Amino acid sequence: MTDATPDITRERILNQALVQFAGVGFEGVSMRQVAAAVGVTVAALYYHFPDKEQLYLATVAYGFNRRLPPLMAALEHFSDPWDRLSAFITEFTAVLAADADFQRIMQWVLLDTDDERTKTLTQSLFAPFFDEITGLMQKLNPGKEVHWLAVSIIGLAVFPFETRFARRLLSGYRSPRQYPDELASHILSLLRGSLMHHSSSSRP
Amino acid sequence: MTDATPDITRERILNQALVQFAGVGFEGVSMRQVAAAVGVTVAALYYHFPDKEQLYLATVAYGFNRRLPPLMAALEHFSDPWDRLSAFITEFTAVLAADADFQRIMQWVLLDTDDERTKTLTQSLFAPFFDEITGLMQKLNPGKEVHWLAVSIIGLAVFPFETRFARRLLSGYRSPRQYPDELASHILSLLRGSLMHHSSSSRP
DNA sequence: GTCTATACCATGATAGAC
DNA sequence: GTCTATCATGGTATAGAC
Repeated sequence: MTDATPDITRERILNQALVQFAGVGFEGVSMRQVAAAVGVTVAALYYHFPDKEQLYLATVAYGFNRRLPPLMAALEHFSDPWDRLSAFITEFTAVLAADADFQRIMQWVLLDTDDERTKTLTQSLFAPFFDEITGLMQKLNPGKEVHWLAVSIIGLAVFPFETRFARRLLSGYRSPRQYPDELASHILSLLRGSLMHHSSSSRP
Repeated sequence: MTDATPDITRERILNQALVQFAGVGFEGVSMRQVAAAVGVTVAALYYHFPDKEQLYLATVAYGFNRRLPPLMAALEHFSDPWDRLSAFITEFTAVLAADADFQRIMQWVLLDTDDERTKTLTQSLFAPFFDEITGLMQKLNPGKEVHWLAVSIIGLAVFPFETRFARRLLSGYRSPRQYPDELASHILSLLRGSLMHHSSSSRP
């Protein structure tokens, strides 16, 4: 691209759209609301995006690409599989705690049953992320049910955030946003007992 | 109630509404669509329910009360805490696998941030369920982070279903609906390593 | 208890001026 | 690149006949 346009408005739109879509989902947000939040008219939105669907897809990609690539990059520093898993849990819970919009937009994507949208978003955004964890499981627990293991580990990190709003009203509530490290330690201690059997790691 | 009216239409409405709300959520469903699915007019819906919000609340309660009480009742047969946990995992995954509407309506409720709705639904439907699991953790692992443990266990069962639609497109996919027992064994073997340390159970 | 008919409003989207 | 103005559609909800 020889174009050096800052596309400042486009970014402002994406920022506001992310907050709104993360909050109430695709159907819950109107183009008027997004426009009002940005401080432009609806027509301006349609200049930057062909329709609501494309705005949504661009918004989800925007929200994911701000968080997932840096997260995966941080794992590169660790070569030992257990250290890598440990770093993943710590970093992932920290990201989920720090960016509620990222956490919630992911939740909306998972509930979506539109084939087209799911295909696009899953393959471009989830796949590399998930494959990394699956590969890690392969090293830690060769030959075992690596798929279920990967799902379990991601779920252990994500589910406490997904249920955060409802759990406020339940007995013994602990906030994963206030105590992300407490959550990370809990998950790691849970996994230690089960994953260390075949591990080649030197961790106690 | 001296009234013996079968309320047959009301039940038919709830059945259809459950399918629709479970599929695309509160905002995604129109009263017109529900009416069409039931085979009545919109006005008939408003005879049985004051507005869309109340129809939704009644629908969620309907979907939950069909599944959760029987599930909890089945646990009564086991007195040993580990046996009880084991039964819970097995039964819960079986219910989630058999009733996709129940599984998905739960997911929608968790994403909802309406204070009024969340308060009502969480306290009446989730609380007894969650307290049972927390109490179980108290017995299995006295003094430990029982809240995080309960969340982890429920998440291990629920998350594979929540991600089912997206995971179809990922490498090594296993369907929790096709293999609920495989999932249950996986979860139990994961937990065995971590929870048996202080257990008073006689299980190997 | 269910219908027809309709009020009223918000939505996604577009045309054309500037 | 952003605006004003407008359109067609579909949303929730109600009144009143049967």
